[in-house]
Amino acid sequence: MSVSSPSSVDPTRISDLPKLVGTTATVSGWVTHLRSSGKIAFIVMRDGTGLLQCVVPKKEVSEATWEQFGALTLETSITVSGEVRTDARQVGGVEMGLKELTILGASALDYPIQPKEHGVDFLLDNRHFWLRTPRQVAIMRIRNEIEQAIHDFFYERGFLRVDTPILTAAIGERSGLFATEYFDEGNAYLAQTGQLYGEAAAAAFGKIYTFGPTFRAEKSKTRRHLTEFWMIEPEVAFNDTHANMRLQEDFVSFLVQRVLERRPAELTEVGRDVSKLEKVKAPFPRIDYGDAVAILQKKGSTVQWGDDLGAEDESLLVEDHELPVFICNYPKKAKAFYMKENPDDPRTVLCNDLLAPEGYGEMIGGSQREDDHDKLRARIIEEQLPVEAYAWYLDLRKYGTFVHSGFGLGLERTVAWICGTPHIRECIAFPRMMHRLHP
RNA sequence: GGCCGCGUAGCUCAGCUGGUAGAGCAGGUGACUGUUAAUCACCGGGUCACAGGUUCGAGUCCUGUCGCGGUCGCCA
Repeated sequence: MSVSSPSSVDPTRISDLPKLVGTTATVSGWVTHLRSSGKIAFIVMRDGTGLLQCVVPKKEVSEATWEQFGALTLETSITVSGEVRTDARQVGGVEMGLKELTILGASALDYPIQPKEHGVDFLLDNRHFWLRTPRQVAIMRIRNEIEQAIHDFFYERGFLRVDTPILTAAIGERSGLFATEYFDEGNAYLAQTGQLYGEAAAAAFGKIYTFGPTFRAEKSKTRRHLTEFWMIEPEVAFNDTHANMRLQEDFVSFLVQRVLERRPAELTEVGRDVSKLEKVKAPFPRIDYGDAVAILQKKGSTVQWGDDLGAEDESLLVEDHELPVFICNYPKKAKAFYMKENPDDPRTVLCNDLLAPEGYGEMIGGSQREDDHDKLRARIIEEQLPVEAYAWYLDLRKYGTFVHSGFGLGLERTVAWICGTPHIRECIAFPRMMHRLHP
């Protein structure tokens, strides 16, 4: 490694330029548009922080610089120097009168992404380039804002972040596991949830959350599913199902308000109707499962008590609301074995889904956990799960069991709803789907 | 996996009741001093996914295969 030299200062970014009006600045980036009119030319460049138009009048630059302009192609990486000046016609309010132009890295003529419409399949094939475009940059900045807000929300409330294993023995939910060989231990599976480990951690630290990738090998082909997605799973000791729902609505409201406050330009870039987001403040409506079935039947649905709710049912329930909606206390047989039996109606469990408005579907699934050792063990056997694998999980009920609850928030579904994107595949840098492992 | 749909130029698409393969953008050449996905002129660009069938003749109709998308289920 070389030692630092006097020239190794932090580079100026396009977003810094409004503060530098009247000075000569040097910026590096990539060419996004080229226009020329014989004796005046324009370079629009990007550097990840914004766009900058450089004006190149033939008679004000050297002949060599003018010829270099002719060599530019889309996405050539360049360094430009020149006077920063205000110009009301530009997006950032400034432009550069170019004096010097250096080509850092040439770009082949067949750069696939053009300033025009493309199909989604083509764009996903070129995801490594698609990410450079303004809309995608905006979505990723909003995603990043949400991720930071998640950490801030829990940190401020005294939660401990726990990183749970990605390689697991078969535990958690049952269907759609990705398997891989694991030394002499047989198969390991990519984690579908960190929850069970989260429960153990909650007994150690009180309030915890996990934040990591999760994997589902289901052959889902819908706009709401990925095979690899990021999930946030809080788990709180001594919180019952009601406290759990209060945490969820405070959490979701916090995330939405944070994006509204700090990323208004990005919301504009993605074309989001923010008036709908501005209404998202706790408390959210709560509909008991039994009432939901009655509402659905009144709307003409054929659901019967005991059925799980389908995507169409969810849309019908959400259509009358501008806020996310809780659906509470589903029938036991429609839900996972670890959910606590409802003492007021043992046919049901203490749980909730949180449905996002505008048809974005299930954003959160949460529940109070079964804390009775014998009932939990019976449920594991009833579901024909291998009891031995759950020995440590049952131990949590054997040594100081405790009321506790938690939930899982799907990051990409949350980003999709807040950004208003039609498909969650735009909400993660490199989506993994059934038919997509590249790039 | 069920159902529906799509596959034509580098990209986005048009191509009718079957009759010699099209446009816009991108690329090349040239013009133009304030453009915002600049504009204008000219030029190059095709195994119509693949295989078979019907027909004088198939991008078009039929059958099959492959690839992909949407939707449902699974869930976040």
